[in-house]
Amino acid sequence: MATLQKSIDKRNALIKATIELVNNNGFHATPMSKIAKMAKVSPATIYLYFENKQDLVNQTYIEVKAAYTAYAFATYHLNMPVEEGFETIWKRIADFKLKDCENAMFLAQCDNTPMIDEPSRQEGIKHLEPLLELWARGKKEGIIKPISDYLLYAYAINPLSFLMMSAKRSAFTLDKTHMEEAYRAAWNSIRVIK
Amino acid sequence: MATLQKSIDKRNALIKATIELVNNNGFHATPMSKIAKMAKVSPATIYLYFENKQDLVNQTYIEVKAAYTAYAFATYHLNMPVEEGFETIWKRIADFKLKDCENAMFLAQCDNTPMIDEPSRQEGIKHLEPLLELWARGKKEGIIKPISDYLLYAYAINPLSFLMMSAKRSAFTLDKTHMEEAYRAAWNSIRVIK
Amino acid sequence: MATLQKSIDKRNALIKATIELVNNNGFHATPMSKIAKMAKVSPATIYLYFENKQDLVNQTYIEVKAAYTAYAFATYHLNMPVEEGFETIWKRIADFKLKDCENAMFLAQCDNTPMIDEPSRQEGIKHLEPLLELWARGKKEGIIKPISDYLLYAYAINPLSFLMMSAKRSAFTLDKTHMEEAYRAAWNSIRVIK
Amino acid sequence: MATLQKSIDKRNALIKATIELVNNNGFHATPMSKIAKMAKVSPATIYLYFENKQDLVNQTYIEVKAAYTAYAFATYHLNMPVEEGFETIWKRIADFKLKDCENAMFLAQCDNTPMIDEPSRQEGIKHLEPLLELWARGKKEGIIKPISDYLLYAYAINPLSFLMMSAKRSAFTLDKTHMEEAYRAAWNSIRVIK
DNA sequence: CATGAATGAGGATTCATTCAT
DNA sequence: TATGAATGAATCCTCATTCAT
Repeated sequence: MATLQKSIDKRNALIKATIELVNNNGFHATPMSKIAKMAKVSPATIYLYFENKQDLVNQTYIEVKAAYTAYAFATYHLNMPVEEGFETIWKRIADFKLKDCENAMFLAQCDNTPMIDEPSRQEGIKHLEPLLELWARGKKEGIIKPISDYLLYAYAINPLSFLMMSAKRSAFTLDKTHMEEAYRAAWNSIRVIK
Repeated sequence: MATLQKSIDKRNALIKATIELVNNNGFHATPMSKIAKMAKVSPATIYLYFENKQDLVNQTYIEVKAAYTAYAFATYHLNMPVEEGFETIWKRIADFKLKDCENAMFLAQCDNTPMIDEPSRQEGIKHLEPLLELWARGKKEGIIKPISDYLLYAYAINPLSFLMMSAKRSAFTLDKTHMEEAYRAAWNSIRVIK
Repeated sequence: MATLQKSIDKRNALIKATIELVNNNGFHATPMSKIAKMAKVSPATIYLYFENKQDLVNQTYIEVKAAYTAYAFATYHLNMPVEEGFETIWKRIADFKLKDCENAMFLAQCDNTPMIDEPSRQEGIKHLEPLLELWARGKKEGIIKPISDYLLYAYAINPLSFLMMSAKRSAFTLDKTHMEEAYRAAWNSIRVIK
Repeated sequence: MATLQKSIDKRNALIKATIELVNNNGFHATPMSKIAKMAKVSPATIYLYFENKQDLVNQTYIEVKAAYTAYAFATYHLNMPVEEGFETIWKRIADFKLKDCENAMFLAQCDNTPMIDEPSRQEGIKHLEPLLELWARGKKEGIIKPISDYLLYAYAINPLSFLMMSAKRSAFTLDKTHMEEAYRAAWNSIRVIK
């Protein structure tokens, strides 16, 4: 028991350190030794939990992505009307990006970099299924525009990443009002306007 | 002069090689030696044109960003009505991302990574001025929503980067129809809807 | 005792694993962890039976060498005539190299490498005494050439190692006929030819 | 000129260092850093001349083997009678093992270890052709026993390696007399005895 | 006795950068 | 200006060995 818990703790510490360091320096500029040090572990210990550096980021990515989608869909129900469903999911995602900024930034960096290998990337995408189904329903009901899911994602969801990065970097702050405005923009970009 | 031209050629070859290699491998996974080899130049020669690796990417970034904005605003005139002006700029940007994919991808990677230093990043942003002015005008005229430029950018422009990356990676293709749909989504997300 | 037997089994398993792995990869390319895994034992357990890696190979060497000489002299009697005695021993040695190939190869590698420490090497040589005595007798009787034992060994015994290694590596096969020819060559190289 | 010579010198220094260190410690116990230090070169410099550690030993092996066989056959002529030819070659080989002890020991260790990869090993064997041809001639003329070349080599040539190693290790000295005796043993083991 | 987890020291290799020419 | 050779400082990873249980 105690020893199993300690193992889990160590793994978590490693993943957390990876996120923080990669966020600040990028994948290749964060040596294993620093990750080890931040996780208060010997460099060699990393290799008890992960095959190599690539595996470490891959697994970190998958884990964070899973947490992200779990959070995103936690309050969503299949029987919600389309618009309510979308708003529910969108606001949870926005919430995640605001509150779990470290993790969100890590995902953003992973998604725009040849840092994660293809299989892990695919693995990460799988969890988005409920959103795609909601959109399919919305299209059938004539509420959502009948366009590619890539387009819907590009306009409805992805801008949040940009806003979060901007908030991190510049003076722009992502407050409640901005969020409401962002939501309107997102919804308007994908709904059918009569 | 022949020798001046040769110098410019070399510099350009280096910048081109940097873009291609960083696109495929990321900043830290592209050694100076490879850049030199691809540019058909000795590693030492790089240091005649650039202070160090960081300086090389910074300058590459600024140069590409300048080319990008020059292209974006080439057909835009200050006396265009707001909507026409936006459409003009938007379509040029879209065009750039489609046709000058290498450069566009490089910018996307730079913008989502701690790879470029802050001063160069600021330098790159400066060139967007005309777009911001257009938006200011649009807001005054009640055509564009009175919200932060960050939000406008996030919904009107940034999705194009996501679409381009998706097109590069997956089976999604960014054809004429998609572009038109994307434009509608972009415009709808920022215009005032009565 | 059941537990004593289990201890002996473990020790033997470790020695066997050492031989097999060192044969295939060499001393320094066989990690303790692999030895442990092959012996179905924890790495830490090795240190209950052996002081360290060097001690493990040393003891393995001595043990195999002892088994080798025991086999070599098993059918030899002190009252045999010199030639018969030599043939008896030689054929047993040849037999060992053919049938107990793994062990024989291990010895060959030890004998040509700075892998075993000097004391253990000396320990291994001790067991050859009966052969040296036979040669002494043969010299006295004018049957064996009056030359250094090193020379006798080099020509009478050592070639078998080379033949075995060749058989392992190349297409050469060490069959009955070859063995008979080898014996003639061995005997002719050390006997007094009138 | 001068710079080419310096390159050659460095390569030679590296090869020499490799031989000496591998002789004393074995392949896996000689770090590249030590080789570099002994050759008075930075570790990174090794990789300008050799692809990796394996390539370094392989090339060292091939080079030494070539020098060895060149020396062995330097005074041999195809029109020599078989026995004279054999004696000529044998004595040159013996001479090499005595005088160029470092190199000879290196070869011995390579030949009894999984240290050299198969292609390089084959490359090394090629140079022995003249000896095999001599033996073929000897067999045809009824002077050399009609047995496998492996057997001939095992008894005529290989014992010299054992003697050399013994001389290096123990109190045994390989003087002129011993050499003469060794030659007699070698010749007797392969010639047809009427 | 036995173990699996943990580790520090060290090894092969790479790379940004410099230097002699 | 241009270069190829050279390098010291890292970096990833392995491994003999130890320790808590």
